[in-house]
Amino acid sequence: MSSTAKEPIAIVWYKRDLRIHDHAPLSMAANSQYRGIKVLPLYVVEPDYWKLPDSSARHWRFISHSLLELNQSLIKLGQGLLVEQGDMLHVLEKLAKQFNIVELYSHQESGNLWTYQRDKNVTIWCLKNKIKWHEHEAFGVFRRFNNRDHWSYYWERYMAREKSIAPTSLTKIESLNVVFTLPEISLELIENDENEHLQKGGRSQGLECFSSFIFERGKQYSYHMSSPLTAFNSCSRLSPHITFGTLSLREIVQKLRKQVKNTELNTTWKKSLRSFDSRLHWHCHFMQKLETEALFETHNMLQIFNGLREDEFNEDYFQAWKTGNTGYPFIDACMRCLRHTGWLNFRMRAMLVSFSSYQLWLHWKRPAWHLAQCFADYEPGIHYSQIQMQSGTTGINTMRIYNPVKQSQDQDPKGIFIKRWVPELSQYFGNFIHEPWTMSLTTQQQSGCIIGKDYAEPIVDHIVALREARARFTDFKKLHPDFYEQAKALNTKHGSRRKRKTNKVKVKAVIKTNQLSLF
DNA sequence: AGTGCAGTTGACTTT
DNA sequence: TAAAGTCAACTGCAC
Repeated sequence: MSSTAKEPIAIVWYKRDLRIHDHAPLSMAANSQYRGIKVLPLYVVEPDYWKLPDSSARHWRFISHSLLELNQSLIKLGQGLLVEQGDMLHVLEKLAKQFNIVELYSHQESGNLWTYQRDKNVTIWCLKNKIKWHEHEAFGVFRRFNNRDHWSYYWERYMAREKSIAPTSLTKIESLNVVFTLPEISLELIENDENEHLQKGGRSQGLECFSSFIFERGKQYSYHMSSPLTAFNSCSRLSPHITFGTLSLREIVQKLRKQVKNTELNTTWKKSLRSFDSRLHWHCHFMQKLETEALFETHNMLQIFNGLREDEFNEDYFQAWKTGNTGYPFIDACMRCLRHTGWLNFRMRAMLVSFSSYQLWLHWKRPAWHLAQCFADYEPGIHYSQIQMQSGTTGINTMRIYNPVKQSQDQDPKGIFIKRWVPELSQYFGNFIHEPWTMSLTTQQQSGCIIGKDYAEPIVDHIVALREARARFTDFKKLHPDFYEQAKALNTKHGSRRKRKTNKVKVKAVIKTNQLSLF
């Protein structure tokens, strides 16, 4: 370093908000330029983060695409993105040697326990070094928010606020030689993570995805979201863009509502777009739980359930479930599809978790890691809240247990989806697609797939396994009479305030045939 | 036309 | 964003 005073800078720390539009930290930091403080946009690849059991190559793949585009946008403004590799504190220390870091700007991150702890360390570091860290709200999720009452009001207020305007220019930091390169990191690979079905990152992809959804693909959203045959096209597919912030949730909500108001839309469209709107609330509703209680990542929401499944983890069941070899065609098709594409519709995600938690009686922690790695749109807040809900450890909702055969018959009656992902069964017909083990051995031979040899035999009898799981829950609650009290307390703190449908008494004018007519 | 009966439908409850 | 069970009303049909 030269002997002259260090150049003052404001760092914009990019996390899961890879855009310049509606990016409050960037906009605020840009204002510092009037005070002679230059803006340094920074992304840090933290090796320890990428070693976590919920990190995977497909997350990094999406981020990489997004970083490339983000860098292009920033270069146009005048100062490209600095990508550093190492622990955040080391990177800050290093930068502090070269620059006078005056301020640090970022979004609030409702991440996993690792990022939570990392942020605590950064807070301490900033205090020690007298650097002001400005953290901006990233979603309709609020810090130090302990009372769920009026949550919707704050959510609406956040979404209605004006979007942050991207700065028109950033002054180049001449002393910094940024050569944009993305580091090679060794990552957990689910399978071929370069296939064309995995969604690409980047804001341009996000915008295109959004437009095609609200103007073309989304018309049948309400009717198509349940079946994996139709969901891939009719669902928004915005989830990874929301997770990694190539689009802001606020811009999505605002644009969506503008379109809902479009008077030329027919009722099908309106219904679908409104239904999508309500799901954006749920997105934040679930994230808020983990923001309020970070330990939901590792601990049962309802402490009373500690010990229910922990000691009985069946490794063979887990491997079969994880790889799509349970012998239940629809379950296996969903898992294999997810491994390949990084996405599944909500109902099928719930079914996979329901199956592992009830029929296979697996504690949710390791299945949660596996799914986190598979989901290209992994969002910790939604993930752990949903996993626990589908595992029955929240006590807030009653058990929602899916029947893998019924779902198969309902959502994929002809077995088109199954045959695509479980090609072993391509010659199976009729109901045998849903329950292949019921086919006679002769017909199995004729169909070129023998159950137990070419395709797995069901690892459990789902009817029997479910009966046992139910009984164990019942017994467990009997052993813990304070269950209802605890569930109620948890619900007060974290439950939705959405009013339950009131039971309206339907007054029917019933005229029985044997009654005398008054006329 | 009215009656008895089996099977279906839908609302509601339980797990 | 479940599924199975229960109960009563309803429907279609034979006589």
